[in-house]
Amino acid sequence: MEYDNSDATSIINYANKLVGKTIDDILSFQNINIKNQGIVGNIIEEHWFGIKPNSSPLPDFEKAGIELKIIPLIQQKTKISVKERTKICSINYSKLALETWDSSHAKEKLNKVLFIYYLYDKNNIKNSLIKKIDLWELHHDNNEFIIKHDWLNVQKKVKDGYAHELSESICKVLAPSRSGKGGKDKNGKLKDLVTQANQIYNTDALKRAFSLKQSFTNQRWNELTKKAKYESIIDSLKINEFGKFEDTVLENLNRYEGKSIQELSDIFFLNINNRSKNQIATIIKKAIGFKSVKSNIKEFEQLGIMVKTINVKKSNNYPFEAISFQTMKLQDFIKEKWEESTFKEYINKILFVPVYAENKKSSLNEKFLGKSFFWSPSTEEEKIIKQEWKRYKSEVIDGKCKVHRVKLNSKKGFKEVSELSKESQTTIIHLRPHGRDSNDRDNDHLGNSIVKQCFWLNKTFVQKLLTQNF
DNA sequence: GCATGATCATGC
DNA sequence: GCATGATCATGC
Repeated sequence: MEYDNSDATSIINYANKLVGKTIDDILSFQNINIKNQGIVGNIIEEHWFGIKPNSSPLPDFEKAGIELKIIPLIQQKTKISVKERTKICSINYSKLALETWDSSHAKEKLNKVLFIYYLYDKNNIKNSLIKKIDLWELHHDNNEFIIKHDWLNVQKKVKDGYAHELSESICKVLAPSRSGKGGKDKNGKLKDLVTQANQIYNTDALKRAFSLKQSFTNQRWNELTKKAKYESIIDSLKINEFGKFEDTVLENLNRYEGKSIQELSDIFFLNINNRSKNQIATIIKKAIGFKSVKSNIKEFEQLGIMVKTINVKKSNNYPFEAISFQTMKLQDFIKEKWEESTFKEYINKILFVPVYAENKKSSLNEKFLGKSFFWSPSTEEEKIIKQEWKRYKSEVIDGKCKVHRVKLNSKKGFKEVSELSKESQTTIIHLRPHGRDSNDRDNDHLGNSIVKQCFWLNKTFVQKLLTQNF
């Protein structure tokens, strides 16, 4: 063996030699057929580290207590991101019910993890390139209490007989994701059902595995590649108890409720001008005690929390504008399933920060910080959003992105109108242009050209949220 | 005064 | 040069 499997340093040194290698390099160009991406992990384990495939509950490097996890990355428009959640271990409902966190299978796997990040090449898996090695330790991480809470949360459901109601959304970092092949048998019954630990409700539950959420490993990846500097809210506000996180953030932010943006600019010695679009982001970082307003907020990225400022008309609580998200590629959108969709991720959790003014163009003296709040879609809201998302998906598939020109008394002389549903025809979300200008375009699968599109939250819906939050 | 398509401008 | 947050501007 070319490394000492009982010694962490030796393992890491040997792992570091992988950086810059492709899968082909590792296989020394042996003609091994690779059908799917899942096999990349096996190849690295077997052909580099000499670990035979196994389903042992013990860490991969047993003597050193280190677990090996191979994480695929994908190239996005302007950055490289983690592609998917990282499976940690299968859940055995009966065993889980009897464990404690400290003795748990999940914690045993998470204590020390050697993460290997590689850039997944979907055209030729063998060209996939190893980018980075990272030894991560649970007890060095300041948010072990969040992971522990996730685990306890899942365990409680299982003990109480509610394993059939588990979902990823009840957890922050370590989540019970569906595992198994999926699908239904010929009687229409789900295939991946297993017996619960507590059978008082007489229902089977879906097979699940503990996984680290994509946002969590993605933040780690970003930090490792030094693309961004991070500060932690848990550190800056000294949070050490789960459930206090959101409250503490809001407490600190809402101390400044009612102050004008100008006042806040003075209080925090900022030089805000009315056009800068990061004014609220800057104020938030000051309010939560960050050293630098340039730092990214670690937990917001880990937990998939998005911050959205809403400029609102004071007299009627009506937002001046709808809220936009990132633009999409139509051809990717129509291939997505709601459960794994990009948009579902965007609205996972949002911190809304209202700014009240009487006019859009009010000066900084006449714009006031409102009461901030966190929002995640309720079951009912998610149902509607899913419906509307699917409706737009069908519309795009049906070719409703085809545009026609309508005469207009503007410089250009016309505007382009598609057949997609309008904001007034939906309840929560709508699809609308969001390009740099009319040359910033996208093509659908039928070859129709249209200005880049993105989802927006409807104004009336945001108004409802604001009113509820009063 | 609102809805919706169009575009600006900062920041990286 | 581009993504993104923010906002404009026409027409009803």
